[in-house]
Amino acid sequence: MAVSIKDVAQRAGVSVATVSRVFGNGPVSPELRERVEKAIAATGYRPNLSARRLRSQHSQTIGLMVADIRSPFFTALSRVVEDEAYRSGLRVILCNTDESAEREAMYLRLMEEERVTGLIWSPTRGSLERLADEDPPFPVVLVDRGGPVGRHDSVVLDNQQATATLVRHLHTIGRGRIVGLFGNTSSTAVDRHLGYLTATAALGLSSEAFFVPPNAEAAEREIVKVFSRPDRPDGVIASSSAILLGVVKAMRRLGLRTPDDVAIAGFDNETWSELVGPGLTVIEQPVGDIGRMAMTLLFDRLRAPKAPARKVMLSGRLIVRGSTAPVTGLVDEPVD
Amino acid sequence: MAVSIKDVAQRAGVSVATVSRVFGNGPVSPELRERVEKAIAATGYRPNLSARRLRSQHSQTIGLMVADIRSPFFTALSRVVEDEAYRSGLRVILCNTDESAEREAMYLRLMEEERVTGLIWSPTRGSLERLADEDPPFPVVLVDRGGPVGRHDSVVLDNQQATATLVRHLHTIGRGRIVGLFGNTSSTAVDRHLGYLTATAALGLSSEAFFVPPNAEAAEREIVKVFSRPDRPDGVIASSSAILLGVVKAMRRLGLRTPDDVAIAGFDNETWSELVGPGLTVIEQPVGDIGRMAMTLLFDRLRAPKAPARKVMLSGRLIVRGSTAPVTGLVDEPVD
DNA sequence: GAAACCACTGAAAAGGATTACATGAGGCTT
DNA sequence: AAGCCTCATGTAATCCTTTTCAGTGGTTTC
Repeated sequence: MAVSIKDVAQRAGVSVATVSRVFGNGPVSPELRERVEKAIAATGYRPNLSARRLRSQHSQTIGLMVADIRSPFFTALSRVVEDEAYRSGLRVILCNTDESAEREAMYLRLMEEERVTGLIWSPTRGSLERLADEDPPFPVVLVDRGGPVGRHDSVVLDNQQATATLVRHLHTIGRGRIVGLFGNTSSTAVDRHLGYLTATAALGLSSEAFFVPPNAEAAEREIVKVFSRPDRPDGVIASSSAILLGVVKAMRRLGLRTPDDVAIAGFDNETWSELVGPGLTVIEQPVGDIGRMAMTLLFDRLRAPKAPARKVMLSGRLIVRGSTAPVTGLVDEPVD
Repeated sequence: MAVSIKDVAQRAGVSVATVSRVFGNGPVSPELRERVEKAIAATGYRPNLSARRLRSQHSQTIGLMVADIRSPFFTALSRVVEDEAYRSGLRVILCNTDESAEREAMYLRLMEEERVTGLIWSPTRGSLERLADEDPPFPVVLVDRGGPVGRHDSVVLDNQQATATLVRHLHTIGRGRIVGLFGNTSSTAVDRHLGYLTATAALGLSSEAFFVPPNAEAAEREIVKVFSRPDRPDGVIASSSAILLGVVKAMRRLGLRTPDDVAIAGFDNETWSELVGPGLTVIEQPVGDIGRMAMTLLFDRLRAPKAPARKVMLSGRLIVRGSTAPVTGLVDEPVD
């Protein structure tokens, strides 16, 4: 049996309440405090967090639920969230849903059993809709995937704006037939699609959008199919880094040169983005800010449960690289 | 106040013990079981995991402690470990140490307070040595960084063998001045360095090794320095994917062509490895197997606490790509 | 027909902390 | 000197389960 607070109390010649107060910064005389601390050191006592949580009715735990931690955006997000959480004395329970509504439901139940104080969640489209009907018994902050309105706090990239920026950039370097390739599971892709449609329409460009499973292989297949048709597009916008990688692979396979034959651009700046092909033009997400803002929203919510929901939109940053370099001699507009 | 087992019992007209048995698959008559299940559904009861853990003295939780979840190897590892854990009804506590011994110690204390049933840990070199002196009060499985002997179970790549394979491969394509670039924090790098020394010696090659902080920037700086000297090496081996990226960046900056001027190779196969430059030659680690084996070792250990420690070594797979293609006209040995 | 056994069930203890409440000792005010 | 705070401390209740133990009623065994 491990050493409990009783053993420490006995050894220090005080009551268990006093030992507890030493941990909780309650009022304890310097003399007793020292005796207790000595006893703790001597016994190697470690407070039992389960007991503490049970009694104090405070789990000191939050949930983080994403599609797949291996997706670079979520990797970075989780790192930020964990850092912030530990700094505030909170534990994090990480869940990978693989975009499955069933697993989301299962993990939601788990969160309830853990009595989490809050959840940071990037839900699938289905769950996002269902979330409008019934609330979990803890505050939820949506992240990355915000949905239309908001009974819940959310923090997302300004996806429409960001995608429009990409479209306008491709137009600037003289591309007129720009196709969009979007993931078929997230609401993010819906917003990005909308931005794509709006921007192409505003510029008087044709538009053609494809929705694929959000992985490189599916994207590659789709692009190979699209570019095997007689009149090829001259630009591609990809709605995630995985999809963008698939596009690059497809270009290699088809023997098309970037940016000469096709200019390509997408989302998420990774360590390798500048080293793939001629360098990839991307929208960089402020993932650090997104994660910290999510935590801030959660803390605010805990303080004011009834306050109206807030939706925070952050803007991305366009990083221009070789994959959208202007083709010399073909373009005479100035590049901004 | 949330609904407790008492409320369910009351509503179903049974004792709390019976409700508990419904969850624990104890002996309950079909009739009562149904009444209890109805009451659970009606009340929306969720068992309180803190209370359960306190009473049953079983945390159903394991720890996973790595340097940085953003490092691709650890990202993949964490995904495997989480999957395996949830499949067995275990929670995972993830900790990022940033290679700091101080944070390792802090998180070890946290693990004790959580009463984890075990820890999967990729320790810094310092902690690895200290681990020889005193044991945490739970089983530890070392992963990726195994250390020399073993009071603890461990599962690692055969790093010496893998690095030797890289050296021999570079030699096969006609490279004779191969430098090695290794991280300066992990024991992994030590093993890889040893493999590098052994293999170059066996082939009668000169050797020159550098130890750098395990990030792309530091690696880039070091390589730029080394390659600015009069007689350039013609091959580089990097001991991690981050370092390898730094090498690629350095080559760009120096205007050196790969593989013509310098052949480069390293560790860890990522989604983007084939798309960076001419494609990167790497040793692929069986990260899925490593993670699953770590869990297996942990479960075995829980069953047999006194059994002798096991050290499992898995072998990597060489993936040859453009960064080590033979230079035409310069080499006449056959490529294997 | 008594004994042994079985399958269920409930009452109550236990697990390890926090915390409401009671107590007692000093120090102040009046 | 009585009354009243304040501060430090201890006692005991409480958080919500699981689990032990002791039935209960019914069936099988000898």
